[in-house]
Amino acid sequence: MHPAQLPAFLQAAGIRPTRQRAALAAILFDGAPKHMTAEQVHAAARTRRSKVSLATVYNALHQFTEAGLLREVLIDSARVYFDTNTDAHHHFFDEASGDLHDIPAAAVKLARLPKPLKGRKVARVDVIIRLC
Amino acid sequence: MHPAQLPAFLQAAGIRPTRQRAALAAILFDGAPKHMTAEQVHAAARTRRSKVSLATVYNALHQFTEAGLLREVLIDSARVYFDTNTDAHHHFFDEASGDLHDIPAAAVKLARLPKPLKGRKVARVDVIIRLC
DNA sequence: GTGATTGCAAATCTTTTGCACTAAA
DNA sequence: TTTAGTGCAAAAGATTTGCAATCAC
Repeated sequence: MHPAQLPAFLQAAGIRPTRQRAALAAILFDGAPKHMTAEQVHAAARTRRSKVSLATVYNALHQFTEAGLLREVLIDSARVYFDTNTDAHHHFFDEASGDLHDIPAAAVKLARLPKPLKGRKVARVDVIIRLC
Repeated sequence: MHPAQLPAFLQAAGIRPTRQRAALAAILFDGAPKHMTAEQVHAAARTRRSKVSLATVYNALHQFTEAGLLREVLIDSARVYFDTNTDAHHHFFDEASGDLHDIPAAAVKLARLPKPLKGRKVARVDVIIRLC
């Protein structure tokens, strides 16, 4: 996305477009899908000489997630990945390299999913294929 | 499993059956499938008046996992669950209560799984159905 | 005995929080 | 203005580590 569009993009998501949030959005929503940790986003901001504190990175990532702009992916106990692809899809995780790759939802077919317990709705289904 | 069988059980898995490991195995492998965190195992040991340090709990859980007696399940970024069910199966995670429930592998049908990248083998497939 | 295991406390790492300061509307 | 957002440093949790003491074989 063009940097100039970011403030409007954030505003449309109900997020006040501050300088820091626009800088982080520019890193995350440049068009290429990404899976980044908070630390990686922070490092990327530093590389671009965007002054944003780590606490603000965490705040922003959670706000973006809550607004549906990002999605958390839990692969590794050590850290949370934030995925810019919020469509239903799944993941390959390469244990050797630590790389995460998207699998389009259509590539996986879930048949005979059991019914959730009474009163509960399925929020999301995650499929993680671990490779070694 | 009967407590008296635990030493042999551990030994069969290539693990030296120390007092602490037998005490932890008694908590974990009592027959009922469980999903426990290190802290929960530690608390259970304390309740039974088995003196085991938290560091030893972590050591033992990882050794049991490496030996194939347990399986790690990542659901929540805050902690790792150790599952006594090492057969292929999946999980319901109730976000409201934090409860984790097993789904037998047969209840989920994965069709059209994409081929892993060249040279890589599928180590394991995790399906997590998050309920709200 | 001898090497593996344990306990403890300190260290590490990720993430959160409290609060004074600053910026957006 | 007035409220939301930010930065910093400290706190919180989970997990790991270093090392001397202890245990299994």
